[in-house]
Amino acid sequence: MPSSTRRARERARTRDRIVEVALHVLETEGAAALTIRRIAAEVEYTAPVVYQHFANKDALVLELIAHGYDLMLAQARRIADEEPDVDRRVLRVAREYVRFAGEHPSLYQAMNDSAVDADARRRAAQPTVDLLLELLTTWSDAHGVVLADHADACEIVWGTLYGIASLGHFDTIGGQRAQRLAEQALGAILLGWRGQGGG
Amino acid sequence: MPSSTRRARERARTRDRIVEVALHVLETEGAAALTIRRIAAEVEYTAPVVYQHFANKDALVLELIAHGYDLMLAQARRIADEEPDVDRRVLRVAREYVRFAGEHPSLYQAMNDSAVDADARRRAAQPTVDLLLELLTTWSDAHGVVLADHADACEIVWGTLYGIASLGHFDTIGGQRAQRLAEQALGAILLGWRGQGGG
DNA sequence: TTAGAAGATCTAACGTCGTTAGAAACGAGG
DNA sequence: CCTCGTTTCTAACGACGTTAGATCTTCTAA
Repeated sequence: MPSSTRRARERARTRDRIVEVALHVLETEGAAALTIRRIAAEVEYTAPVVYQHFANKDALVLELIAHGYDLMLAQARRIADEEPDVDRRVLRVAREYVRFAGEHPSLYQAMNDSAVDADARRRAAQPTVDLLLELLTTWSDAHGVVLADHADACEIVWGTLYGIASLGHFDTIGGQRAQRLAEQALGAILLGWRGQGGG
Repeated sequence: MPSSTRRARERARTRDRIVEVALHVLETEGAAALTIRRIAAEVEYTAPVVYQHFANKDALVLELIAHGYDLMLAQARRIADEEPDVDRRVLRVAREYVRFAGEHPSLYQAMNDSAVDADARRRAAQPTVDLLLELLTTWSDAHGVVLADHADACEIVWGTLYGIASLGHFDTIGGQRAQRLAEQALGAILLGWRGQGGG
């Protein structure tokens, strides 16, 4: 068994630890604490080793973002799978989105930080957006609602959730209220789409 | 005439020029280019002068944010005043919000940058939020719609606009489409609120 | 008219950041 | 044992926000 495979294994292990530690620092101390030197110290290396695994800080942050969407997507799927009612399914997934934003504020903010390349962010979000599109399609089918454009409808809901979830970070609003608001907003939108021919 | 008043005038003038130049750099070259040294160079001073007028960079950025909301509020009022129809008034103001976000992308992103103190940002936004609340109140009165909670409704619309406007910064969506989406979203929400007793 | 106070501005530096070059240490193979 | 490739470290670069202290200007008052 060539020792090069063990080398590769160790390399991968270190890479994983970097991501793990970076996520931990981000979530517990916020974006300002997430520095290369801090991450290196946390995995008991010096700063330059990080660059052996990531081209630059942005690449590392993008990995955290991807991880964030993986988490969010998993939770959303869990909710979607356990709720049989089509309407409540959408509402509960919406609420879950906002709950996630409240439970992982710094990670969520990183996932939507305009300093990070927009296209890369969107790519990371795409699978979750796709799930939403799926939910909306089955919803409109179930009610015989003909949406003018499914993609438009999906973007509207995605944007709405994002905006309302962001409100939760204000002290005057808070995560709980944001969850309620998201549910109300989606309730109103879906009702509106049923009310007419979804335009 | 004491010369101290001229001193004060010159001081104020320099302060204004700093804000002016900072805004220009932000809008034309983005947040990454907005550094204290850059601003100082632009007004033909050295960096420390800036600190004679602003406690720190955040304070300066907050002033830019406040200016941004002033602009946005003025435009929104203009639209609101010239549109007699209650429904179209809300929709057009919504579209204007998103248009503003598309016309001043970097400024708009600064206005919602989570790195800036959330409460201060909210305070800067408050007058614009108040206008929105006003619009929604006259809208619900005009249609005899009893909203469960006007403040909730306002936050929902505010959050929705913010989220959909942010979508416009993705290449795959763009400002034009975001404007349409915002109008559609608000159309659906308002229709939903009319459809039932606004809960 | 000039001494000194008050204010404006500059130079120089500190500590931190992301990032890179090059030296040193380490491991495996001949 | 010695060499080679890899891993890791030290040291540094340039840029950032920010501050201390010196210098230079301008006004006031004797």
